[in-house]
Amino acid sequence: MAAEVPGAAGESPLAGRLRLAIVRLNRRLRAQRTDAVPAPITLTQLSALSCLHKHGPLTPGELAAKERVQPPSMTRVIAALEEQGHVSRSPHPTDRRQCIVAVTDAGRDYICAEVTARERWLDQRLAELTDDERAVLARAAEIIDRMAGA
Amino acid sequence: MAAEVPGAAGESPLAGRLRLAIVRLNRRLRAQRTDAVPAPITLTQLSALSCLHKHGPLTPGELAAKERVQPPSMTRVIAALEEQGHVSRSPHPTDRRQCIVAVTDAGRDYICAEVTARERWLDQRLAELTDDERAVLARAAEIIDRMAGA
DNA sequence: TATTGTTATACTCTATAACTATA
DNA sequence: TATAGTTATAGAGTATAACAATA
Repeated sequence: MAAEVPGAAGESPLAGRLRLAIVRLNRRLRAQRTDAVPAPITLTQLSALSCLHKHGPLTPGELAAKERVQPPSMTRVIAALEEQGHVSRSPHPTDRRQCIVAVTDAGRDYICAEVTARERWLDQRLAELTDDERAVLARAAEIIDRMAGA
Repeated sequence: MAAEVPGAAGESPLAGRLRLAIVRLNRRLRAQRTDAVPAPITLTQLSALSCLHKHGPLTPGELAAKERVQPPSMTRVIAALEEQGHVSRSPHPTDRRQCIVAVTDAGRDYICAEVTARERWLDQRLAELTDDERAVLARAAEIIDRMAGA
């Protein structure tokens, strides 16, 4: 019997191994729960908040596109972040259907503390690797992001 | 303003970039819906089924440990797979609390078709990469799996 | 008493469909 | 009529707590 799930129609074992690796690390990352600073936020919320912090103010639609989720999904994420004071909404200057979502000063402070706490587990795992292995992951992160964005 | 989320307490940018890459590819993988052969199964179910196929019959507890989820989560996955005829339960030879979960013949046939359909998107993305990039991902998959298992 | 597994419950994540307001 | 966003609803994924059966 094959040790790998067989490639019945020419499937590369790489796809299967990569899928399993992604699914498992994703579980681990989501399971990290910080008893952190003001109140914990979820990984999805942190991801959106980091995106706003990196790119500057965006409309909900732009943010959904950058995070590659559907607009209704982003609506809920923004609502949760707004309720906790991490982001604010202001009117769009020319289109009253849209709005501008921006990280608040409090949100900016929060990111520094929360990202650090949130990624402590991952940082520790990375610290246990060799320089060479970290270089592989850095390249892989870039490639994976490109694939996910395709 | 920093282009990256700042490492307020020495956080490596690698952690943030890797986290985003994992989260985004995971979303894409889960979004793949096969109108496939008998009936579609979810990515979590496929992962457990592949694990059983690879390792042979396991108890629910062993399977949960291998997939790194809690036992109640695996209970539901096994129930779904059993209902669809992909796995069967038999009594444990020496311990009546436990049972042995095994892939059925039908389940084995299913894996070949479903894995292929399910990973078509990923295979296409991989096919667009260079040999060198695929080699990076192969190494990264091994490293990530090791980290997730830590 | 400890272990294996299941049931009950709840919360996160995400999508599609339908709706509202504005362009 | 087309677009941006929201609300309603549903299903996947996962966890913790409480329970039952067996060791």
